[in-house]
Amino acid sequence: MAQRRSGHVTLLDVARACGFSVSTVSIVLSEAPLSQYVAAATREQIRSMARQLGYHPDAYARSLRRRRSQTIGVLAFDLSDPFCTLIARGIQAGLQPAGYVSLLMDAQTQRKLFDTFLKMILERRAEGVIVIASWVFEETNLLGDIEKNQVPIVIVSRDLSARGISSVLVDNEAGGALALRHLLDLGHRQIAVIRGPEEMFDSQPRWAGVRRAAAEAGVEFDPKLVLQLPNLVDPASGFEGGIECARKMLASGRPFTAVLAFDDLTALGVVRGLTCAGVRIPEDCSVVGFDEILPAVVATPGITTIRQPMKEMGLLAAQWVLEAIEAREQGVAQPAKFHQATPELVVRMSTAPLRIQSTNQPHHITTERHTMEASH
Amino acid sequence: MAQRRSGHVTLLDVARACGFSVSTVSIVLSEAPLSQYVAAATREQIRSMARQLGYHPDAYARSLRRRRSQTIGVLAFDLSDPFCTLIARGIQAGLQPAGYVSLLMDAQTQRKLFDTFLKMILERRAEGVIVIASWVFEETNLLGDIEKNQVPIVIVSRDLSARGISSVLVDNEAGGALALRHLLDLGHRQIAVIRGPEEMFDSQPRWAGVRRAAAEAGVEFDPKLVLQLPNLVDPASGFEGGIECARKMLASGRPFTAVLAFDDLTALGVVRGLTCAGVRIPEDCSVVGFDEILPAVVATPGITTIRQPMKEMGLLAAQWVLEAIEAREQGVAQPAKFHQATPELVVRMSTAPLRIQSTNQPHHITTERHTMEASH
DNA sequence: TTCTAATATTCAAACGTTTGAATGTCAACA
DNA sequence: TGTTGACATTCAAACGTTTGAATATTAGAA
Repeated sequence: MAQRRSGHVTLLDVARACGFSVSTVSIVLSEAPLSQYVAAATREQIRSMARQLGYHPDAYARSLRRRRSQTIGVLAFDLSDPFCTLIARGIQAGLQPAGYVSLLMDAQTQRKLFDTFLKMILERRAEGVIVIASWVFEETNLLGDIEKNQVPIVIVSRDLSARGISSVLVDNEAGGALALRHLLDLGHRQIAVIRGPEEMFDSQPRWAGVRRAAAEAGVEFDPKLVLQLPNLVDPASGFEGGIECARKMLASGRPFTAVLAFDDLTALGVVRGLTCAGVRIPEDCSVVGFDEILPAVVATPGITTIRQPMKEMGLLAAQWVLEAIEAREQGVAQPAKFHQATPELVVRMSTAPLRIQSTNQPHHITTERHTMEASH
Repeated sequence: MAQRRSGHVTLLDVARACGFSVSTVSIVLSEAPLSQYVAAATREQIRSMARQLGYHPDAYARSLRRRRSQTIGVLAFDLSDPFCTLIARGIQAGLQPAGYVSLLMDAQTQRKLFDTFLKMILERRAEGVIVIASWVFEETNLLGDIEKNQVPIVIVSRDLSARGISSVLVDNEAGGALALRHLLDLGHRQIAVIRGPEEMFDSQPRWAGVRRAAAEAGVEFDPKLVLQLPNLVDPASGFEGGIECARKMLASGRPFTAVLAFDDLTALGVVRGLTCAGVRIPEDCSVVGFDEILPAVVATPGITTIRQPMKEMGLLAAQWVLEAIEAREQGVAQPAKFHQATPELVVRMSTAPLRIQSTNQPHHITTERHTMEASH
């Protein structure tokens, strides 16, 4: 019943309370191999006393001594991006069974925060790091810092395997092809495409997939209808970009019956832009997105999209990090891994078979009631 | 150049490298008060050597010794709920300047995970805990466990101040009134209301606000048009609930020109349900939501909603926790605090002034093409 | 010259664990 | 009777840091 200055119950408290040494108590409570030699009665007594006093092992002391923190730093580029959240969830699910905790940090697309958090992660002696690079991720020496500290690292949604960093991401090329083929199957031939920002990693392979599928079908794009999102910092700005692209597409005067948007937010922007101009989705124009984030699911019409298996990707990243830690423990050299998850087409109501009548005449802006809403 | 088995550089390494004792190095590098007595030249030498070797203080050893973890456990009920994310972000912003880190955990609406994480948070000696109770939060002894360990706790989005726990949440009553008044101002009188699930804390005050505003305007609700969402575990199920409610409202045969939905996802469900039945939003029926989550912003039409200042709420929660820690440190008793943030009406395109023609005849289901999409 | 005080640095003990080695005890075997 | 080994428990050192107390050096004051 000693008055403890700290509010926490320690091994010493338990030891004193039941008359054994700290060692014995530790051995029992941490279920060390040695505990098989501890008398069953003693074991029980110690356990019950620990429970009674509300003992919780101090993770700090334990980590210090064991030289293992049981922590994986997870650095999300922007947690408000639904995309990140789901991956983070997969990671947590993968770490959980191994008794690891994820130190989840939200860099809020700010470079400075990213650095700060990286430092924190190192100071907290994270045994591994997972980076979720949802949006633009500038090539810097950031990862060099981690590598210097010999901490295993896995990056999600970006291919850095060439730089020796394990990478897991969706097969963007296949996804792009999948999206276009869906539109072709519906009979569309006059298809507008919105490519991703130049700086963004996914943009190029996704576009390559789209072109491949087009080539295979012998379809060509009207260059005036191939647009590109500008480089932007805010992931939510894909929506604004989509609205802007819709405006440009209509202004070009070229006929189109379908839009293949870079991602779901862009697609939602396109829907907004076209709808406000009097174009009906999907009757007059089909729209397809990419990612399958919540907003695409609950919008009306629901957005046809290419699903990324985000949770699975997070899970895999977690497993890889744990494996890498294990390997390093064993002194085994581990080569960088690489996996592309298979994307999946999810058909909703924003795409429909081509109807002859709408192909002939180009859309024109009916009402300019393009009230740009305060979108925050 | 001693070969260290651990990959990390310690104070001892720095000390040896520049010929001073560990103490001096520690004093300099941690900028302890004593460092004013250390010669300027020595200081500089130590600092540069630390930098050169890539020294990072070990947060575990430091916490162990200082008996402060500089960590706040943040327990989110469901991180995939956009609502949670923004609050978490506010919390992080509030903790950052004080040098605290948030140990962010996603309970994924699972009771068992909640318990596990709570244990982890205690083991990691979090100095405070913030709970984000976005969805159903069963009354249990969970918080009792925390209280027993004398860890300051703040709860967001739930009023537990009566139980002595500091609470910050939006003024649901005012928000409900705000929403209804908006519809009344637009001329609507035949208004359907979807109340929140019984188990959910926000439901009651929000409904109270709606009734108050109705009473003040002398308007009465058609009891057949006052529906209620069922108790559900999945926060995303508000969407399904909204669709179902729309169906019921139409089936009732009662005329209505506006729907006041419990939250944004419900509103989006209503939009889906009504649209699929041929009712146009907002021409034939206005819809208003609550929360202002991303899907409501990027849907078309954008959903008129009641905005919760989520980031600010998170920020406040962070400040309170830090204050409580400080107070406990000083031995000062701190009473539980309570704050209701002011909600704000954000008008988008899902609401419009009443038009006479649509009031007279009740809506009827035109096509039963209520294709329920696989909504993941 | 001796005392005081400021400056500059180090000692050594903690913080709460874990764990290799040590210390017992007891029964069975040679 | 000693030796072995299984069983049961404890010692003591370490993990990397912080910090009150101690020590050593110098300069200025009495």
